[in-house]
Amino acid sequence: MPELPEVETIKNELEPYVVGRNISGVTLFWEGMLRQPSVREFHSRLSGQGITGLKRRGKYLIFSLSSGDLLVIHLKMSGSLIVGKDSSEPPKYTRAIIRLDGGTSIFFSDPRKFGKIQLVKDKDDIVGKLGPEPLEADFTPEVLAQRLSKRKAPIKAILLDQGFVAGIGNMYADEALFSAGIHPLRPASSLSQDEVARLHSAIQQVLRSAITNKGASIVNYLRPDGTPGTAQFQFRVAHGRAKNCPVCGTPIAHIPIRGRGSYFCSKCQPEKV
DNA sequence: ACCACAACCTGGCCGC
DNA sequence: TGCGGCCAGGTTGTGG
Repeated sequence: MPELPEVETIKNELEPYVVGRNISGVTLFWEGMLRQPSVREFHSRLSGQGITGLKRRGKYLIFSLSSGDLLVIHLKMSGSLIVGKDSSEPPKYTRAIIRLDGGTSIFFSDPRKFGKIQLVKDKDDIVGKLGPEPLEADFTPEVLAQRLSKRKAPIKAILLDQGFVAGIGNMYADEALFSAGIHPLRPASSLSQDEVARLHSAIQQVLRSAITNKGASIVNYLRPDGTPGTAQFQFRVAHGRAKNCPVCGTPIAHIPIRGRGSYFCSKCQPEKV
């Protein structure tokens, strides 16, 4: 599932293929993926536009166009953007094709059809409500502590809240909490100063390591060249990777939090402090 | 302001 | 072997 490290990898690896190119046309095989504007307007505003930049914010990919429009893509759980030749066979579950001049196409493959594509004038319409970027300088332990102090929900639920901090999803929330030795059900405001410091460090370490490994290919995620990332081999608890805790051997617990499967070690991540 | 949960989807897995 | 049922999960929308 594409989270921050996966989307960052896609941004980095897609950039050389798209920036400086012109969009010759877009085909939508599943119109439900288009959030705004209308299909008709989408085609007319995209056709012939130059791509002047590619950025990531949270889990969103933002293509800047020469018209000033922004093409925003969210891959949700199962989306991939694969680079190929116009003439090549589209990957399975291709829902859209962005054709570029020079014979290159970007194939948007998405078995679950959750992915979304939209065209806007102002990026803040979409990413304006996102929390801080966890790898940027303004995300300090002090900022994290201050924001956590106002929240009573389980820390796992807070980490998944994109308005609290952008880009963390189910896998990296579990990994960061395990790394920091914090139980996922702990009320956010109950974390000690030391625990907040450990959590801050764990979030950054887990995300940076995953970016170094080009993202985690658990289900569906592939890099733009079609190859998998290797970050999943670094996981210790996420996605039920281990039956037993890699540190103490205790069976890994699996409970739903906010409807999301959560893996943790009840001994290394004690609920009562 | 904060919190909780259903809805959106379909491939893959489990049990019979 | 085949089939039905259920799970996964990011974001939006709704309601408390």
